[in-house]
Amino acid sequence: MGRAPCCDKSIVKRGPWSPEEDTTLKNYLQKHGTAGNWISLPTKAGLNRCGKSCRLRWLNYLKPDIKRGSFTEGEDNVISTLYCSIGSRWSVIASQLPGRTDNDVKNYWNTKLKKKLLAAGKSYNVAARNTSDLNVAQLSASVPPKIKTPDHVPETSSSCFGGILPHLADVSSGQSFDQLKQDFEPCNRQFSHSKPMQVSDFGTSGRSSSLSGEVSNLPNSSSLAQLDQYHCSLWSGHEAGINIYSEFLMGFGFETPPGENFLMDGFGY
DNA sequence: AAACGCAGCAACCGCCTCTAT
DNA sequence: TATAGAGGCGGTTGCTGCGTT
Repeated sequence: MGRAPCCDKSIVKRGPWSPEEDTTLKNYLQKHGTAGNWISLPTKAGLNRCGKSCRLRWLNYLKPDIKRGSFTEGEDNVISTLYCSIGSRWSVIASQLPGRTDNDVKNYWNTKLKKKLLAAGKSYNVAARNTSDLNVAQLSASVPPKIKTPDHVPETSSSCFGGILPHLADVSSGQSFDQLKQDFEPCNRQFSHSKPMQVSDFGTSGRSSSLSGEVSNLPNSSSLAQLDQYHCSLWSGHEAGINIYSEFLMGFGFETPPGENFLMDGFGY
């Protein structure tokens, strides 16, 4: 038996919120709060909206402390760093950025930051091509200066994109995978001391932090990219580097190379 | 000036976890 | 212990505005 819907979609209003609705919701919440029940809130507040819709509107738009405007370089770095460490846990990432919502961070990543980082990788590649000595130090140097990261984020993960993106550019230009492996290996070694990181490390009420439990709860998707992303979200460090790398390859239209386990094989798995 | 394409973002959808009973 | 309902989350969609042709 399926779950009953939280509201009757044929009755409640959907789509963009009017200024009047915003005012009604804001006034009600500032006066009464949610009283621990979003579902009944619209009725009490006199709104013909789904409770979930009210919650989303409040959290993403109406809350007084929400920060508007462009993301700063520092925020970019936090997002990149945390994405490397925990994957697309947008609520966790947003919790490290005061005034930013998970929806904002997610939209920003999908529309701008991902492209920005890829572009950074490509421009790095052009620069690297003009030198004879491509090494890990250079890869790390391609990352913008890092600002203070949360204490619970392993420092080792900070160079993730700096190591990955240049290689992505190399893949696109036909660099051999053997060379790729060789170049990437020392970069990975730095991850080897970090411990597996649990979602609970961030103190959220997020999804299960049990690896086996999480795996069993994965959506029925055959997408390897999603699986890789998923692994990355649970384990920082070595595997994260490999898996994000793999995800990026596919996410940006690269194909997995012949002998698809080459990364794992290549790094002693 | 009109048509088209693209980027940004608000909002929705469906799934999962948590909690009360 | 099992079940149902609510909250929370990430992925996706679709509207809007802007730039380009």
